[in-house]
Amino acid sequence: MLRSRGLRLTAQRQLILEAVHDLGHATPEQVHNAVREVAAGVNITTIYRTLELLEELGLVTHTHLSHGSPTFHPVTDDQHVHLVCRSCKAVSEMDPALAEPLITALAKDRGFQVDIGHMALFGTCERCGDKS
Amino acid sequence: MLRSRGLRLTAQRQLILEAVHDLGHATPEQVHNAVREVAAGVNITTIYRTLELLEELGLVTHTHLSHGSPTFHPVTDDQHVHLVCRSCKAVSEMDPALAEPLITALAKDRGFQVDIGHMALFGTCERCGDKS
DNA sequence: CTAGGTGCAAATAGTTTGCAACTAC
DNA sequence: GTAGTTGCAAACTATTTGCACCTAG
Repeated sequence: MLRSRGLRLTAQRQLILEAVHDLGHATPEQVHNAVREVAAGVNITTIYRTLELLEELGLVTHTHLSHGSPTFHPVTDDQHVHLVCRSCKAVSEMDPALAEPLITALAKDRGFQVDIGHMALFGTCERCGDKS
Repeated sequence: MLRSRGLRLTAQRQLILEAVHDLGHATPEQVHNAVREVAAGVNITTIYRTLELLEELGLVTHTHLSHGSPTFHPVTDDQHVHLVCRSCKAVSEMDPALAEPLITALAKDRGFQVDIGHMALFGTCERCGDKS
């Protein structure tokens, strides 16, 4: 798959892709930590470069979940929309089917194609909502 | 309004709030530039501190629109959802009413209260979609 | 007068880039 | 062998913090 592009399959790339899959969604730094547990010497720079590459290949995507760093997640499994609680920072996922009507309406009315993989909703989760 | 909190009304604060209203949505840096046109000496630090303050007071909010810096916009006018084209970077707005069903469903099914002001959808706008 | 604000400089955090050493193919 | 990769250090950009000076009330 990499080879078909004239690119090389290296240990680092495998580890990083694996880490993204294991973590589900993670910042570059979290990926770095995960990878380091297996191969200590891997540099953060490589994480960035590889994530960018994997994204180009369509193997992962990223979303911006409030706090600075972007969050990467594998593309393979079904699309999912992130729900981020701004109080407890928990990230959960929802079925994109719920957003279907909205997405269809936007495409029809304005010709805007929503990228579901990058979609994130901020708000307050049940637990935090109860407290307040 | 500020005074009721024991805070002071300064020229900088007025200018910054005004800039956010004028710009509609802008990054801290854009606000800085706008403010500087009127009062050259204002420091970027003050922009950050004031935006944070204004957010606490509920006068502005911010959203994360892909690229690093957050985007601030006034809270006063009706809520609006941002549509960000990942190709041409254009930011437009949509009527939050379109998202109502989704929001209601989430509240009912999972108790998740979506913060509409922070909502942003990424994708491809009509113009860029045509080209590809 | 004095608590709250501001500017400045330095510290941090996150990300990118140049380059020499390294290795998959 | 060689082009693609990586690690390291340095450069950047975005944001935060400490502190002395300043000013609205």
